[in-house]
Amino acid sequence: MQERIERIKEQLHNNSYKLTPQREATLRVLLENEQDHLSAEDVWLLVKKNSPDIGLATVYRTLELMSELSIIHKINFGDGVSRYEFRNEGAEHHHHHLICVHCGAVDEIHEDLLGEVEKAVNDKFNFHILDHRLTFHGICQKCQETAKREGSPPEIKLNHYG
Amino acid sequence: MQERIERIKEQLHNNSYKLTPQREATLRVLLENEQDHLSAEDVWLLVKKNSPDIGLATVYRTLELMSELSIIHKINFGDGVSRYEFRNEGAEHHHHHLICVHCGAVDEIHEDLLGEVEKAVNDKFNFHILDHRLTFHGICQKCQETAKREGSPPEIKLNHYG
DNA sequence: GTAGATGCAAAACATTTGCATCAGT
DNA sequence: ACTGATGCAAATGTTTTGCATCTAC
Repeated sequence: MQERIERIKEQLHNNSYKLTPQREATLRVLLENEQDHLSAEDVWLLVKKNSPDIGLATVYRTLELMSELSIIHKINFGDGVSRYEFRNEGAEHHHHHLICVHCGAVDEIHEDLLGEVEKAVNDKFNFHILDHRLTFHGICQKCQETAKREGSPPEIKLNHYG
Repeated sequence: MQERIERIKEQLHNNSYKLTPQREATLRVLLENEQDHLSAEDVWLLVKKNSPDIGLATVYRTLELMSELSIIHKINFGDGVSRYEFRNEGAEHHHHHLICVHCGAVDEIHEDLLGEVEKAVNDKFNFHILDHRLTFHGICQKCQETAKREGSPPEIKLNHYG
């Protein structure tokens, strides 16, 4: 974790940005919640626990900056907010989301499902792919089981997006 | 085109909604611009040409309704706005987007690229897929050619999303 | 000291809602 | 007359911005 911060610090310096305490605190929250898909406000509330004086605007500016430097990923699940997730170094863009339309849970697939598909698109459409976003909407295993057991659709708790 | 409107009219009536002049005008704009990915305001501006008195709220309400009835699709390219596109009847969800990061143009692929992938996800993760969204970000053929010819990155006109 | 970074409040922007009015059956 | 639909303006919620202040080199 510390090494990752160090590496980001270098990356920032290379672009003549500074790793301020606020930026570091924001990055730490992101790193500590790597599994989640936090909104800017989520991040802000978490950062405030250790840095009570940080402003929401700073969090937004930090997230925007990290996003531009491809340190984090800005994603959008179609509810009104942007969400942010750490981007594994080295790992290409092989990382997709499974969103349950019943309970709202978000799972991830860390596999490259699209190698062949990308090749096909590159060749067939002469489109030079840099990145992709793939999201599946459906019913997660848990909700399928609940439905089977209770014979009724399970509890809906949207905006969970854990 | 007229038949499509008729069919939607039935679909609305089946759900005890009415096909009002405003709703019909909105649908016509959507049908006339089936290739585009219009935002709510885009639609509003176009509808106003023939129905100058229509309110933006009505357009929003219509788009929301049509979306719920799966007549149109609400999509999100990550800029701040929702975009809407007609949903081909019969066609499943085999329809993906190629977004050029240089010129902002949006192309579509009307092919089912994910049949195998979906099967794999269904089996491996026990996730019952209902729908998916696949977007490729990259450089379109035109921009590749311009770059090659001029040796410099081509004109950037984001928010085009044609 | 200079340039970038911050916090706050205000602004901007997309979208939704309340409500009085209107239209179609 | 009733019910749903509309237009407008106001409200909402997220994100951005202006600006004075602060911080680090």
